[in-house]
Amino acid sequence: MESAPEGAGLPTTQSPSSNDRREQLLEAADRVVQREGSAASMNLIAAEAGITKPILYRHFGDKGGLYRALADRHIDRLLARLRAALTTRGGLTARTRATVDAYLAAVEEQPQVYRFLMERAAAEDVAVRGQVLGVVRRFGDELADGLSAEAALAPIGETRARVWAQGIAGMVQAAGDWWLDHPDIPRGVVVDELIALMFGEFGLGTPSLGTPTA
Amino acid sequence: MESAPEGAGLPTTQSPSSNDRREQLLEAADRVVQREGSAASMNLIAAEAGITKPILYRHFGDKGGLYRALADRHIDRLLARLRAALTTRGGLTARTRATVDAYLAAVEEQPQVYRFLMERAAAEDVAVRGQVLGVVRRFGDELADGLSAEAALAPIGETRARVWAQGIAGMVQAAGDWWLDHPDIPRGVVVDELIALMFGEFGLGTPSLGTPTA
DNA sequence: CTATGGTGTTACCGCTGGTAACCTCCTGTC
DNA sequence: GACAGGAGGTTACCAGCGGTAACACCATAG
Repeated sequence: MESAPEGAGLPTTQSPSSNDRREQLLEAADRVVQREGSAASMNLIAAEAGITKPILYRHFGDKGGLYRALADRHIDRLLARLRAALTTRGGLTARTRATVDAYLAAVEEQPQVYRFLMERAAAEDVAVRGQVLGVVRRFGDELADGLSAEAALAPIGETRARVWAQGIAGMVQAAGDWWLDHPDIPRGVVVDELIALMFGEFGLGTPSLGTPTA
Repeated sequence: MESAPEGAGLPTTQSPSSNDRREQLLEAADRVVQREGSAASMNLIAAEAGITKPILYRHFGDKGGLYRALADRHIDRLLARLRAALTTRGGLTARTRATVDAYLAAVEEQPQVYRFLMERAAAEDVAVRGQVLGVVRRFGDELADGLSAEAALAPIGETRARVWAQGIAGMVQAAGDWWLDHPDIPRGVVVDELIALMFGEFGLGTPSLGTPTA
């Protein structure tokens, strides 16, 4: 517990050159992940950066730390895109569509990175798993909030919001995952089908469920 | 490529005692996974079975083979339970509810095993990932089929069925995943919320989407 | 008595994540 | 100018992993 004095999340104001080197190392790591996929190892990343292992460990503590920092970069960017899409002008459906599309677009652009984060990194480091799932969950959260505000529903319960957010996030994520193996299908089609699934077209005519207590 | 003469899936009619030993080894592996979680290694499994590594390798080829065999066992059982739930008497909603409940019940009973299959094994061996996702996808498939048959919809397109199945599967899986970290919530609540999400209550009053071409 | 085949072992390989010790050069201070 | 000191970097190592080769120990079959 005495190691890792500065976590990957806190933007500790350190010597500027150190932060620069950190960025360089992360970019090298990104290159390796993009090239080698799941076979990215600390040795390979160090070699790509033109240095040796111990430096990596000095900067990131351990492998999980590097993965976490790596995930942070991509997740920050992804979150920015999702937020931009979610605050588009338009109805709830249009905004949802834009957001789902933004997510799938990100997957499409960097499938290797996406796979790495989703499979390797998430399996290796619990925090990364939380981060990766968190981004999609947050998206689901905002979506559920928007729903309760716009769809003239009673404010949805806490548990319901959480479960729905997680469910929606998983839905989009799984569809994106599957889509990776079916690159012949255009992105727009997948988006359309997901939107159709979410907005009514699935259970149409079967509202035979007593609303649970809350 | 010259090794692994018999895959984990084909029930090769070998010497019967060999199959028995195989079952013994798998049970030992299960015990280790349940006890050690992600830290289960070939050495540990061999030790638990009272033997040494090479025997494991003679039986399963490599680590992926063992994982695959392990996944097969659990997935077969899970699939049986899901099928039973899906063929319950009752309307589509009730059957869907039973199936989701069966899935979450399985997760609840053996969270360690579930986590292992979902994270470790799926990340390590591509085939396992396909298997694990496959089980939930198959469930989504049957559900989508049932939908198109019962809900008086036009027979849904191939792509739509695939995307929906994957999406529904991911939804339930993600919710179950999240639920693992919130054991305070009763299973029934999660099931109810998921059913509510699937059947109409989400997009109520926002059918403002032109049905894509198909 | 010998061949064969399954069950089991010990001992090794290359590689991984991770660490300790050392070296070097640049900076600031008396 | 001399000297501490602290980055930045290296080599050399560790335990453990997945995986394999080689050998030993019975059996049963001819």
